[in-house]
Amino acid sequence: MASIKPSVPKGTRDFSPAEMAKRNYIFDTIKSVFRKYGYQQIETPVMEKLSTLMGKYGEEGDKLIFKIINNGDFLADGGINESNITADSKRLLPLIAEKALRYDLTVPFARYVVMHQNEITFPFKRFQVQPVWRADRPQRGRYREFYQCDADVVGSDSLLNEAEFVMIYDEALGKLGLKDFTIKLNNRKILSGIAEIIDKSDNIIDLTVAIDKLDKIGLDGVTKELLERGFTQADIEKIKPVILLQGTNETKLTSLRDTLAKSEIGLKGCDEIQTVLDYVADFKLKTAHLELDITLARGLNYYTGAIFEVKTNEVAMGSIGGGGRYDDLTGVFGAKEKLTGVGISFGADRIYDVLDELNLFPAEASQGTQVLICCFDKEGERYALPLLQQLREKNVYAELYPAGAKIKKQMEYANNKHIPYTILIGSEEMQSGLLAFKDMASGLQEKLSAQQILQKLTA
RNA sequence: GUAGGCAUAGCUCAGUUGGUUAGAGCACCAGAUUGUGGUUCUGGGGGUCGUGGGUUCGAGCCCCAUUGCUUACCCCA
Repeated sequence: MASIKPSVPKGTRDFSPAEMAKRNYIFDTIKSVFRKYGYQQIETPVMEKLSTLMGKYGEEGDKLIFKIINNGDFLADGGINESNITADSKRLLPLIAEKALRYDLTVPFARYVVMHQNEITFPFKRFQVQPVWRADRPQRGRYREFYQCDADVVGSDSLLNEAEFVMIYDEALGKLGLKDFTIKLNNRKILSGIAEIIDKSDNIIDLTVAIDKLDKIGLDGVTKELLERGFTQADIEKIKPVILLQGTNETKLTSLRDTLAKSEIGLKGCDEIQTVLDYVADFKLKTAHLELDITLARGLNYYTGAIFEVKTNEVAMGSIGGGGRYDDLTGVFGAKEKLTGVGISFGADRIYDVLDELNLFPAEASQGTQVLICCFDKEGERYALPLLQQLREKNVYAELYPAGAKIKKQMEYANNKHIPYTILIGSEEMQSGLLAFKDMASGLQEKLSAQQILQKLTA
């Protein structure tokens, strides 16, 4: 067989030990906050039925789902013939692929909730830390395989949940060392209200996609895009004050209520935002800036209430988290009663890139073996075993380099692995019972008994 | 899907208007040092210059194609 150049698929990566230590630091930090707020972990399969995922993420999203081709002779088993193979790929797809890699954690969770609704106690608070896959073009901060850390609560329409998610973002990102980040808050009902006052409720997606781009293409760009999407100049004049809102969250809300006075749903959105802001004010944020941003739309078409997005202000990076409330997501899976849900997601890989760029990983994040026992021969190896076990019983991360290698080699190993201490066991040491204990950083070496070494390493 | 950039040692990269045998740093291996890493010194291995064509007396360098990576847009964590 011809040898092939080893490589991984585009947009995927290997994680070496040093990277895994840092990644786990992020996962552990986020998980611990989730648990603290009462969320319990679940996992779902990496693949879902294609039918579970299709149609939940909009037209663009459907294209970005990784499909898994059927096993076996999919051409014959799918009943593919001349006529349907030349038909459009949309019809062909379900015949040759019935599974797909999950695109996010929210839709599989909705599927999970409906399947397990009889065994779940509501409100159900779950978190999930697993990879998701998107067939996107990779670029800075964008991968085809990446981890999401999701927390959702299903079966509670209280806006306290929204407020707690703001607090979770604040606590987790603050713990990770971020100093300056903004949690953007919006409400889909406000967007609906805006569409309503210009009588374009059917075009809400076009409307939100366009105004979402405000900070990128400016008012002129948005105007141009809206005109292209069938809005009139009069429409744009009506909603312009809303798009160009400025000032504190309070002034924005006042002005919004004014503009949306004729829209019942719009005012409801304002009330909801107000309630969340009030809750958060009682909690008191530690680090985060909380900002009402009505240009925040997000592409997902299942949000119905609150919408979140988190951005760091310290480095240029897309959003590092997002979420929102979805009232009818479980509906398409045939939930008996409508189950409302709200949730957030942390983009772990982007957070990693941010922390790495800002040098925010603490040294403890990559701690491994504390002490390596080096020996010269089989005899030393046997002599070392009881000490090795005692060290481990005291929870000291310890390893023994198997006998047979030169001491030089063993020391190099300790050095490369950044092991701070080594213990040398030779004939002299075995005779006296005093072992050579070396501090690798300083190079200092002293003769200590096994007991003294144990004490030193557990101090 | 649209547009740009890049591709030379394991890694990061030099390589002059096209001109002998393609270099450096790091990493790796060995020795200086038969009981000691990191630091220092000496030596060594390692390359189809992404791939395929073309121009030329001659191509790492110029032209075309192709593949891969990457950045931005769309969209998104």
